[in-house]
Amino acid sequence: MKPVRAQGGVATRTANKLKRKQTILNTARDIIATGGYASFTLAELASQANVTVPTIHNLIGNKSEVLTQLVVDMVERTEQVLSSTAFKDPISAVESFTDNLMSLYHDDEAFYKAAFVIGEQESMFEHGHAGGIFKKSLKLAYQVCLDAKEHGFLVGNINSELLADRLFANQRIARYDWMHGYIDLSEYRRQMICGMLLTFAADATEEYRPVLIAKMSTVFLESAEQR
Amino acid sequence: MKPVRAQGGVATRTANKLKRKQTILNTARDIIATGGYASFTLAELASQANVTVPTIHNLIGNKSEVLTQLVVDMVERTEQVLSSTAFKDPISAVESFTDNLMSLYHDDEAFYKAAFVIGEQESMFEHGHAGGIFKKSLKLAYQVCLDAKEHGFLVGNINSELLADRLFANQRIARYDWMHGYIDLSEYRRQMICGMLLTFAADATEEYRPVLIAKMSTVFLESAEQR
DNA sequence: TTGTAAATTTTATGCAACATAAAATTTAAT
DNA sequence: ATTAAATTTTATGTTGCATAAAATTTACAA
Repeated sequence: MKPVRAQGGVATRTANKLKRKQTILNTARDIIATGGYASFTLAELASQANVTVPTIHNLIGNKSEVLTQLVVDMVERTEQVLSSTAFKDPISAVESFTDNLMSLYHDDEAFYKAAFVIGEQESMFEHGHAGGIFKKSLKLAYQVCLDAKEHGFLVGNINSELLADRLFANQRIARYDWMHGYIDLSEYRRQMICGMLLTFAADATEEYRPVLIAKMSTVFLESAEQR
Repeated sequence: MKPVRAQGGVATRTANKLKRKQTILNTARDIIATGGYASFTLAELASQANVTVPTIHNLIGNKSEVLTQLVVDMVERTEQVLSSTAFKDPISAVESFTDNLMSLYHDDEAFYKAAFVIGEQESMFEHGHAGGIFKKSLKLAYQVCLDAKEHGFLVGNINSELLADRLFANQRIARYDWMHGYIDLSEYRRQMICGMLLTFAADATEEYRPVLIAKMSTVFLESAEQR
């Protein structure tokens, strides 16, 4: 009977494997950012990453799994932006939230756009999914509503859950138009701000509503100018 | 020199061609409604329509053109709903508009859902497109805003174009969630109504806002019950 | 009726993209 | 240097879209 051989270089191999995997994913990201989602094929990825197609299957998985990895990366970065918001008043909450998002997407716009399209196509944004970005965003919106009521900006005639739903919806539709190429990043910003401020306006106090509307009009007219 | 032959049966052929074309498109519709968009391949379509793939190419065109035809049909039907709205007050305008849409989609829900996804994928909803359904819808929303102001439901502090934009956006995001399978038709209805009423509420008169909010709450609570 | 030119459908084939089994090669520890 | 395991590649299969060229059908006219 042969003596049991000590475990052969497993740790080292695993580390290397991870590095190669990351290289392939970075290449994938580049391809999408440069040539768009349509130009992304496994053959192209293999070629640019200096491997063959079966290697990609071995290290990461099928095409869908490669894409999923990219979207997961993107969602993680977006979630960090979500969590870094401190409340003062609705207007500055909306503005700082928006600007954080914009500066993130600005760095690599083509990739982020594509990643959202892919995520949608791969059904990664299911509303029901408890740990999903959807639920988290909605919860955050709800908290902002409570804060706004607490600080006396809202009267509270409208159910906070309903308000949070609408806040979130108005944010999403702007992103939707951006990711499908209907509007650019600056228009995305304006529509998102207007949509959210208008939502607050529906339940604002008599004194605060004009402030919201004034701000909204300013942002809206900025966009009219550009056209 | 041969005598010029009279035109051979062109009219008859053209008529038959159109009929066969329609048969294929109906079959396509059935396939999508039954098995979903993913199950739609040219081979499957050819098989179910009792022709071969090249016949489809000859009569209609490539896959993209087949899909485009389906979406055009769908958009035409949707546009008829859009145009059949008479204004009395914001609440009934929103309700009748919504219910018209719902009854249309209810008949063949799976198909309509898929058609919207396809239209999006085939970039058929470009915002810029002048004759497009997008511009038409926005114009309609704008008209409703003017009517509402004229009838004294709105005070007019918010720019009507901005309001129309938001009205339309709130309608679209609900449709978006429905067509991607996140919500069902009745939830679509509720979100659409709530979103549009809340938009009106932001610019409503002191007397009318509570009416809007009350209606909104009723609709919103209906949805909470069901969950 | 029957012949005929045009229209239409089908057969046969190519191409691109994803996927994987099995062979060849590389790797890291001994 | 050896070796067993891990990894990569070669070779091949499958599916779906597309089209050229051959075979068939069609509607009219004589």
